Amino acid sequence: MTGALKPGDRLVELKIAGEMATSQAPVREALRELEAMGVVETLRNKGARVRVISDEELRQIYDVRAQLEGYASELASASGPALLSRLEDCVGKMRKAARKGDSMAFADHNMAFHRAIVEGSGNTVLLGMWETLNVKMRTMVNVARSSRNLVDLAESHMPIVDAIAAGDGARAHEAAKQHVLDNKPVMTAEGPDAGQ
Amino acid sequence: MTGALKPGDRLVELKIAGEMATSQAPVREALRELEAMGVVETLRNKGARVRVISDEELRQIYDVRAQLEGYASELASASGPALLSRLEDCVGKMRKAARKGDSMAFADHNMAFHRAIVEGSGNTVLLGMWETLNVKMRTMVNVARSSRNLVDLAESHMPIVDAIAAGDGARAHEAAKQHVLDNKPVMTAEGPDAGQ
DNA sequence: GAGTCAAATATTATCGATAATCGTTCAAAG
DNA sequence: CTTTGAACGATTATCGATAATATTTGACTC
Repeated sequence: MTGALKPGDRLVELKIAGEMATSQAPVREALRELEAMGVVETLRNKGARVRVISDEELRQIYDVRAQLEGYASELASASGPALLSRLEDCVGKMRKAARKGDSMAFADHNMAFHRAIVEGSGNTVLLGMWETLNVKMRTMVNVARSSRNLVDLAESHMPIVDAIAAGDGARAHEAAKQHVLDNKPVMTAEGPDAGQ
Repeated sequence: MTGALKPGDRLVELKIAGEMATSQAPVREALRELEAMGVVETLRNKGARVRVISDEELRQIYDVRAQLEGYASELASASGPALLSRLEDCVGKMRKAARKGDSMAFADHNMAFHRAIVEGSGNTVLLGMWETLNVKMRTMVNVARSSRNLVDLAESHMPIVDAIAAGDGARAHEAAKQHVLDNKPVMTAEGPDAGQ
């Protein structure tokens, strides 16, 4: 699980089974599960390898995530005050982590914030799709921002919180959508602007 | 595949293996694949059963689909004329099937229409999510409309086509979203209005 | 020297059997 | 009569070995 394997690495069933002191069958099961989560991909009779997500696909994921979280925020605006305090708590912890430059903790609280919104939507299908996209993104190494940017990033969540607090679904939708799009990675080959 | 199994039916691996004149392993693989597609669900140590989609989940699927197809239409508005002729072709075939009262053919062309839009978006991630939702819906028996309604239903696609033809992304987004929501099934228990 | 076919190798897919696990039944005690 | 607990039955999970398949290597022909 925590083993450092690079994208594109081949995953040979019997080899892993030997290292794990188990048989081929459980490894197969695990690989099938990872495949369903989108972490690895398997080609028939050719075996599994760690899935490599192209820049283009990553950008597409952000686009879809923006739509999904926009809609989730819209629904969550009709939720109770429990969600709101949870969101404010997340932002508070993000601010603290940002000041300390702890990008790991920041990423955790950031994730918790977004998850809280999607959970708060009350739409379990939506939550399932969001989680699928999330797992795919996790395979990327998209941390390592400067602490200065982290502070700004923490604050950039507030428009969403404000809109949900006001119960303004349309505004929350737009704010969440924009928030995700603002963090969408820029194209590496063509025009690498300072996006976020 | 074409075997008639009702939702909720248990799927015993060795039993199926016996009927198929094969071993347990391939059946397991197949069940795992079906699980990934959302057709069956497996409980640990309890086996697989045909997934039963509740009314509430079906309605949630429609809500998410509305968002996804709205966004797809927005993107597809920037696509070329090839998509447009394909969409018009689908509507034409839908009209024909509607007049003949052929609900099976209608469902096929209807599906082709919506798929064309999502494919035309050029976002493969979006396409993947849409297909997942679609497979889940397929397990439902949501055909059997009167031929009168089919004619109306065919025409209800035109606002989407018009908006895409005009290259108006925002209008296409809204039209597609509304189209899906208009077809969202109503709640069975509370207030079964004439939605459609 | 280049191309093609066959053997060798590496790896997945499948098999038959066994172990582990869960729900259920039945009997005995309170 | 109820409740507890152990044995049973059914089913999944795992094992070790074998078969099937794809890729690579190597020799042989032209």
